[in-house]
Amino acid sequence: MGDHIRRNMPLFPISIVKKLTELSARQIRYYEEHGLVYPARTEGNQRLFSFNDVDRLLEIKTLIERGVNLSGIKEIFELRAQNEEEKPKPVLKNTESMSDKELRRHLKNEVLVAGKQGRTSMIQGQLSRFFH
DNA sequence: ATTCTGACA
DNA sequence: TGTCAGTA
Repeated sequence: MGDHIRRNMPLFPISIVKKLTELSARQIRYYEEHGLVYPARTEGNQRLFSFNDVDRLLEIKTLIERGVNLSGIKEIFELRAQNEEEKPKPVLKNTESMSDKELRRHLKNEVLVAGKQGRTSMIQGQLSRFFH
């Protein structure tokens, strides 16, 4: 544990993030307005993005390209946050002994984890099927 | 020179 | 989303 602080270290200004993500300043600020990213600020109120912020923006970019709207992306992030809190629970569990609801939750996790690693292959319409 | 917020042909 | 204004 120590890599976490480096990934969250406020480092680059929006000009750098624009190049790193291929996104416009307008888009980056817009996503922040909608709570998808929350970069730190300097004393002069200028945004300072961390490595995680950039990764987050890159993910937002791909999800947008796949047709997911901001509220949808927000849900994905929130669900991911939840499924990472209840993480300390690597106990006995195989897909056969799972109840329907558990299986659905598990499948949802698979989708979220896949997205975090940049191999999401679903669009909004298909995702809605898992977010009932 | 850069970034920020607010606004809208 | 782009872009322009008026600041900091």
